[in-house]
Amino acid sequence: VAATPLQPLSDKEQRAWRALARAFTILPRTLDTSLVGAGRMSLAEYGVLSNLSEAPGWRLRMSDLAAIRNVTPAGMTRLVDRLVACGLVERCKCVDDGRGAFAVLTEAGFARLEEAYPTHLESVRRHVVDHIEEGDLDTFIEVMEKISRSAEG
Amino acid sequence: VAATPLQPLSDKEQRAWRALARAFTILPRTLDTSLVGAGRMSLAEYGVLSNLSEAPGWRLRMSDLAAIRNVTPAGMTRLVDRLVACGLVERCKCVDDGRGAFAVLTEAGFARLEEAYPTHLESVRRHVVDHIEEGDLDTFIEVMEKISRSAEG
DNA sequence: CAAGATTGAGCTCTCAATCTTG
DNA sequence: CAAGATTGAGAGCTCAATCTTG
Repeated sequence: VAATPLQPLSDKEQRAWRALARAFTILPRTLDTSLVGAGRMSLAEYGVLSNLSEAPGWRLRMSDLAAIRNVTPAGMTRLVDRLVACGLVERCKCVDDGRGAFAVLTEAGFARLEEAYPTHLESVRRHVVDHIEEGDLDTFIEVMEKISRSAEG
Repeated sequence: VAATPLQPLSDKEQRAWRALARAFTILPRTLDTSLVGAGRMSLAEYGVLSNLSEAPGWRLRMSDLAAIRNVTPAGMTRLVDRLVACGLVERCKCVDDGRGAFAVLTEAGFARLEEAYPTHLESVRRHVVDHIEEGDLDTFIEVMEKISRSAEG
């Protein structure tokens, strides 16, 4: 079997790719804006607080946090710097491993998360989830997870 | 009829949203990296060259270009600055309207676009289009276009 | 030396202000 | 004054280099 030559995208494929690219550009900005209004924080900051709130002890290692949120270690250092400056997160040296550091959610951070949550949830529903039919959810999940895995491989 | 109280996301909805968010973070970086390798330009720069190559006279107004690519006018000015510095685009004053300016694709810009095209196409196929079943394309397009329209409304 | 975290330098975007033309 | 484009200032990320600990 010969190698397949590179096929240009069909009309539908083209349209699918462009729609995805457009959503990639616009949606994060829209969600970010609504979050800035609702909770005085960015989408990236909300994500960190959200992951911390779900972690045991409200704490995660910097490196784990960076991996979960798909930013570089340097980027996570700066992000947590800002959250610390706002009093929403505290840094805590790791006892087991002197090289490590934890980011720990504060009460103020949890309160801020709760404050932002309803508006953020409403945004995600209105701009994303509400546009996916119940019956298409499984397919949507499968496609998006495949895309993610493929892109990070 | 009473207002619907805000429902938390179901497990599937949660998973769909997280998969989308993850793809949004990772995919642009992956495509950008492959494009930097293939054509010595960013994904944003490729997009501009691509739109110019499809436009009559290989030219578009700065404001139209900014709208098409969903960046601010200021952002488009900087982006085109870079492309002009590389010789891939030229600026051209608008005759009809002295306030306006065109960005015009150069021969070198078109050549660079052709150079980058195969690798970019391969990336888009491999990381995006290949993960969508033929029969799911219409639904995918519909969902993504709805999300885009909703987010920009 | 390797790993975790941070710091320095630089890039690319944004918002707000400005310049020019209608 | 309104619209199109640019410029100044600043935010937030990246890569590469550094510091500290295992």
